[in-house]
Amino acid sequence: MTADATGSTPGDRGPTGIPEKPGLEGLEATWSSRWHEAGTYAFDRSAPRDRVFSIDTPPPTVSGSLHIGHVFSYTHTDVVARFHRMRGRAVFYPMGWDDNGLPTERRVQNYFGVRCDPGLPYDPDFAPPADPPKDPIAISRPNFVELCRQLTVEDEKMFEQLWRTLGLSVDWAHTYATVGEAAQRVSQRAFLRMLDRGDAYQRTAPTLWDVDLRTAVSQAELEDRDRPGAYYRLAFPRSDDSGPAVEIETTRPELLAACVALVAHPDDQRYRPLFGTSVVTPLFGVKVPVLAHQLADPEKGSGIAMVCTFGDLTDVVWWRELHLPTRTILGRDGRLLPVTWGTEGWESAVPAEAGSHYDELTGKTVKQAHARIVEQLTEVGALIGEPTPITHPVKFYERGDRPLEIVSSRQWFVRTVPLRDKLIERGEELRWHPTYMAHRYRTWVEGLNDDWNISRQRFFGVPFPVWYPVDIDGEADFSSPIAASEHRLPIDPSTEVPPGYKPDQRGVPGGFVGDPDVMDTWATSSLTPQIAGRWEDDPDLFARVFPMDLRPQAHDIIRTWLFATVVRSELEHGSLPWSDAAISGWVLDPDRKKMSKSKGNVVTPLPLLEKHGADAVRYWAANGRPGTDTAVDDGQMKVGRRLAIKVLNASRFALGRLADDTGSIEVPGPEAITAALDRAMSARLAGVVAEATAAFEGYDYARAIERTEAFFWSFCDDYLELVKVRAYRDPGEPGPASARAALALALSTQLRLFAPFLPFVTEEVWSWWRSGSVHQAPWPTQGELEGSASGADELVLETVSDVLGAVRRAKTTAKRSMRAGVALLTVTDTAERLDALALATDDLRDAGGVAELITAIGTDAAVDVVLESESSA
RNA sequence: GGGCGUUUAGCUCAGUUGGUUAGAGCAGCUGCCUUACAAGCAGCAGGUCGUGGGUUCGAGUCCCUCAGCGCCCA
Repeated sequence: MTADATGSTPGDRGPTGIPEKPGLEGLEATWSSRWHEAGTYAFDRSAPRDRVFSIDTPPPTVSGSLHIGHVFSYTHTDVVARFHRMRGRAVFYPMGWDDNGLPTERRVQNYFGVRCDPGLPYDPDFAPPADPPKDPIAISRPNFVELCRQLTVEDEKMFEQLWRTLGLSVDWAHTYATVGEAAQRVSQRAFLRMLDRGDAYQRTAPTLWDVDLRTAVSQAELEDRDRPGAYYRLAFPRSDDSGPAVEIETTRPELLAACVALVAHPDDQRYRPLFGTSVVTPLFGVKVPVLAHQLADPEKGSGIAMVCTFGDLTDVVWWRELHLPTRTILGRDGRLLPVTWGTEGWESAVPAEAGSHYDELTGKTVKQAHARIVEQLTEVGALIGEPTPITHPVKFYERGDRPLEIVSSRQWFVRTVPLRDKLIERGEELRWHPTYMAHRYRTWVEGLNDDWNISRQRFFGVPFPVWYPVDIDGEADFSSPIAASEHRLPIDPSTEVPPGYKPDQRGVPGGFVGDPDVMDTWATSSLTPQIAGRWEDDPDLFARVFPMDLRPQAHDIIRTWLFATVVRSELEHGSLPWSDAAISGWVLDPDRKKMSKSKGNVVTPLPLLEKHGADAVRYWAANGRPGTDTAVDDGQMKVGRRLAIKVLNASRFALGRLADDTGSIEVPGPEAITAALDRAMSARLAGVVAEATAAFEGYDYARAIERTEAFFWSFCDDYLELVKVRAYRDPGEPGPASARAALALALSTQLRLFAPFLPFVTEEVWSWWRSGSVHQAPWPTQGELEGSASGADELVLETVSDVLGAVRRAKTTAKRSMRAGVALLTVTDTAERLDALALATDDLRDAGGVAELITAIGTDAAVDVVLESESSA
């Protein structure tokens, strides 16, 4: 009995447990529970940092539906994790659940028929009705958060079940949730430290605002959508009546009352004489200056634009750079606010007229106000000509339904703009797979134009751990926030009380008030390395896993998740959060279209896993190279399934050659591999090991499986056929001993090469003849094969396989069975190839049923096959 | 408008620093019940490598033009 490099010995389990008819059914359930019981994937936290491989797993949004895209990208990560585990690394592979934020809130609202009203008190007896009512029930924030937790726990169970079925080698002892207690503590601690250092600050500033969701939105969450609109040409009379009215074009006449200036390009000859003069707004009689700014586009409309507070992001730039006043007319609900004309800030030449026009707009939505003001402008003759219809890009919150507005509000920001150069450097330091994905990051960082707004006016999320004093007039003093002390974290300022105050002082003059907002989802999920590594809560663990080795994620969230994580790590640790980022592509539907709920072409993973088996689905996923979009392909999964079955059958076949009469397997060590054919096979396998290893080291797992698979099929088709007779002969003889030793070595090696991809079948086969788990066995090395491969002539296998192929072709052409005997085989080839062939003639005769073999040296290679007559076959 | 990627057999994709006749799987076709596997096996057929130019002894590969598709950013 001999041990190979795996450290396990054949036959430890006594008689082999090779089933008569091996199959894939039930392998997922059997092995996932055995791995769980045995702690196969438990992180060894005694390992020093340089032996650890740590993964910053993307926490899936659990309130979202299970999606084949999850299976795809998580398989990529798992395959890499398994490779490194077999290479001897202690793999830190946690799972997180992202139950933070809006998707969860929406799901809870729909599922239970409730809505959150933060003004209501907590009702400890509240239970949602069995059927969600048509009109949502208003409940308190704590009640709402309870329901969010209740629902996400259910969602998490479904995800965990999916991951176990898929065979992810996650250590479930390190699972976290982005609104869990530990995550809240980490988020709040990091916030307090940013506050201390001045990296976080609040300001009242123009803020992108979703009027339906009533929350601020960050730059990263924007998307442009093309919407129809129209240019309206409006006449602004000169204030001194010194010339003709100035005509501007705008798509948003409803913001006219918020107009604070007109701007044109400084070089625009048409308007140069007007700079420094002023005009009067139609309808409202407000005097506004005409100014110059290079962002005004002479080609657009009439070349002169009205600046409103605020119609779009350019307005914000003009307002800031030209030091313009603010006239706020839009409320957070997206309706026009009341205005008293003639008061400070609302000076008008004709206050009464302005008031009568504006009062008709008050309380209307933007859309309604738009329609009415166009009528008003027409009535007073300020609208010139017909509106020009256009299609233009409009900014939306990526999850929102109506265009974003810009309102002035108080928000917390993280300073990112001053970090820009440093962040670009970090992006260059990071190893990207594939490398071109670095462009996406760089483009984004270079385009940063504002600090990161992390305040969200939502309910389910991590609260800001601060309060504000309330002055004697009952106004909150936001300029002197009271920070919670770190040892109290996590805290909820809406229920807990700052030091030195009593609960009954909440919201009263001379008392305090908690910050009502929660943090942006990304403000929490940008700390996943710190959350998973238990930063400050478990310094020993954190030191072993951080900075992490790998961030796997999809390319659509480079500007959000990846970027934000780099920012937080830079601020907190002055380093990258990980050394490598592996960016996976999208999964497209079978017609190569992007999947989306609205198209109804989303593919759910469970039916596919049930139909093809986890190994087969993983096979499909693993063939998607990093960064490459991949279509759901039933055909590829069938191929994967066939491969998995083939692994079972070929293993059973090979092991059948190794077992003795009692069924136990005793095989000579690699030193018995002396036959030229066996050594040639071993040498080729050594090449495959080298290629697969190099590919894995470069995160090119797809290449690794492709090489392994190609070898495996030729191994089955040719090598197994060539040695199956010899391997049955007297095990005491050198030839059979060589074949048996080679079969054992090749099988062990190939099972380990396949193990990251096909964890279930490889483990199943491993269990037939080995102790321990294949997933803890060492990754194969060329060193293991060196003894049996060194000096081998690979031409032996190549030549014999070629000739065997010619024999098969002859049988097929003659429409004869593969069993048909060959009466005479004549091989003409070079001397070199014939010499190689001569070293494996017996195996060729056995495999091909060849009675007589003649060889001849010649320049034109040929194989002539004379089959035995059908009657004698 | 800027950037990135991509275009190879009917389909999905390999093709490494330029080097014999461009590969694989699926689908198709022709056969074979072969003592591991018929959910299998053997074999056959199928491509002017998106277009046009250039560099080179030699280009699927390097450079330029244009076009299609996809994504990111404005």
